[in-house]
Amino acid sequence: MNTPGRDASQVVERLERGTADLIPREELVAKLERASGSRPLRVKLGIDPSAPHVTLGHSVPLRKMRQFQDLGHTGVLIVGDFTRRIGDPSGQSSTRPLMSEEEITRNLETYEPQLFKILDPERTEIRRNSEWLSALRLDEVIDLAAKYTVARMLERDDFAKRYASGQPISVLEFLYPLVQAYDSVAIEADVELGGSDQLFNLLIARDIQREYGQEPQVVMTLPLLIGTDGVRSMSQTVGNYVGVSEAPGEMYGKLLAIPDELIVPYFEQLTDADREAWGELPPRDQKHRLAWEIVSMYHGEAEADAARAEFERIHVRRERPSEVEQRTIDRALVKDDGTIWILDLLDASGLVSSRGEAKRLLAQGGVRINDERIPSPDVDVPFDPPLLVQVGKRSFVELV
RNA sequence: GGAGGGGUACCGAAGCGGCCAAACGGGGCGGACUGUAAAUCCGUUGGCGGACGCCUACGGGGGUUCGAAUCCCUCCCCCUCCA
Repeated sequence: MNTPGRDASQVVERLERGTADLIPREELVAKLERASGSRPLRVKLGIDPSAPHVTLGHSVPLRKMRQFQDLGHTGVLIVGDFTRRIGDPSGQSSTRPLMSEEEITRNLETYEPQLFKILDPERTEIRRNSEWLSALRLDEVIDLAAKYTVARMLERDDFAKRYASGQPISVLEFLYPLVQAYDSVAIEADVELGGSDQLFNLLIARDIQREYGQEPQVVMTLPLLIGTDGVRSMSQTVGNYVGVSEAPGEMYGKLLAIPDELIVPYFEQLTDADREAWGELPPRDQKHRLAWEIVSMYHGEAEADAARAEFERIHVRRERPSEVEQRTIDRALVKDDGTIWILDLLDASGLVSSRGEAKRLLAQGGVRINDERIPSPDVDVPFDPPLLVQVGKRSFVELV
């Protein structure tokens, strides 16, 4: 523990950076002081195993967790495998599909390497909440339910509004925050991280911990990251996301396409880059800088340089990519006169999902063979391999 | 337990006997433009057949009809109100 007592408030200042809420700040100072030299703090973060990617949105609390780890504290990731089975009350998306244990395990396997791009494996515990939740008996559940009141539940904005307007609120929805709070009890959390939308739930855990005779956790929330569309928060179901394990080129491209207003929040929430260094640049250059910075965090500087060069090549100079996938064409499609019908050719390229789509693309001028635009479906192309097939601006295949 | 509303393409939502492969919006895709894969504008958006055509499609099944997303029967599922 390299946190000498007198420095604790400075440490908090650093930890506080980029947070939405820190409640209560003094308790964090006290906990850090107490932790120094003895027991590391247990910092909790719930993760949802429902989608396969760890996104830049997730990276915000994960990076915060890493900051704690670098101070010697323990990150405890809670996989909501049990809670996943009872559904999520938080607002509109009332029905989320149930997931089997196997699916969760599978997602978790793909998750881990991604998580450890950010976290320190030495100081990370990954726990499934079914571990303690599936063991609870009904009397214990009732006991838990007895520790909170309906009036307090209704303090939550979402509940209050729905109650007032006669919208249904299921009892399950009241149970959910309690169960989540119980996770904090089970792992003896000192600090819990979460998105700012989780504030209410995280606060309930404080009361519940107190009821179970534990010192309440400090609640630290982080602003939700806006997705690449610039409108909604980043989510895999919406599709406005960038995954931390995406290919460098993909990542670079997606980041360069974000609306300009997102440049500053992305810099602040996703990178450690120094403000001074980029503040004066024109937006285009800032964005390149941002994209480079993030790609290099997850793939290294060499890959980031390469991604940048490739981007310039394809999108700025409109050249073909340096690596084009090759496909072997079925010789039977080549006719006696040595030509191939364009529809057969597109079919074989794998760039279209149906012949109907191929025809549409042709009609719209979206198809090029060896850089030459093909204007209609009534074209036979001399089969003289390799043929470079291009659909739209950025899909290429080389047929051999 | 009672009363009522509804299930339509990737999503939301019209249509309520032929003109419906199904309006409109979103999303997707293509084109133009651009520092950008942003914004904007234009186009397009079931499958198969190289054309006239065929097949699949409006919760499931059955029926009426020359003809059904549209009418009838039945089953399943959602929602609201009253108790």
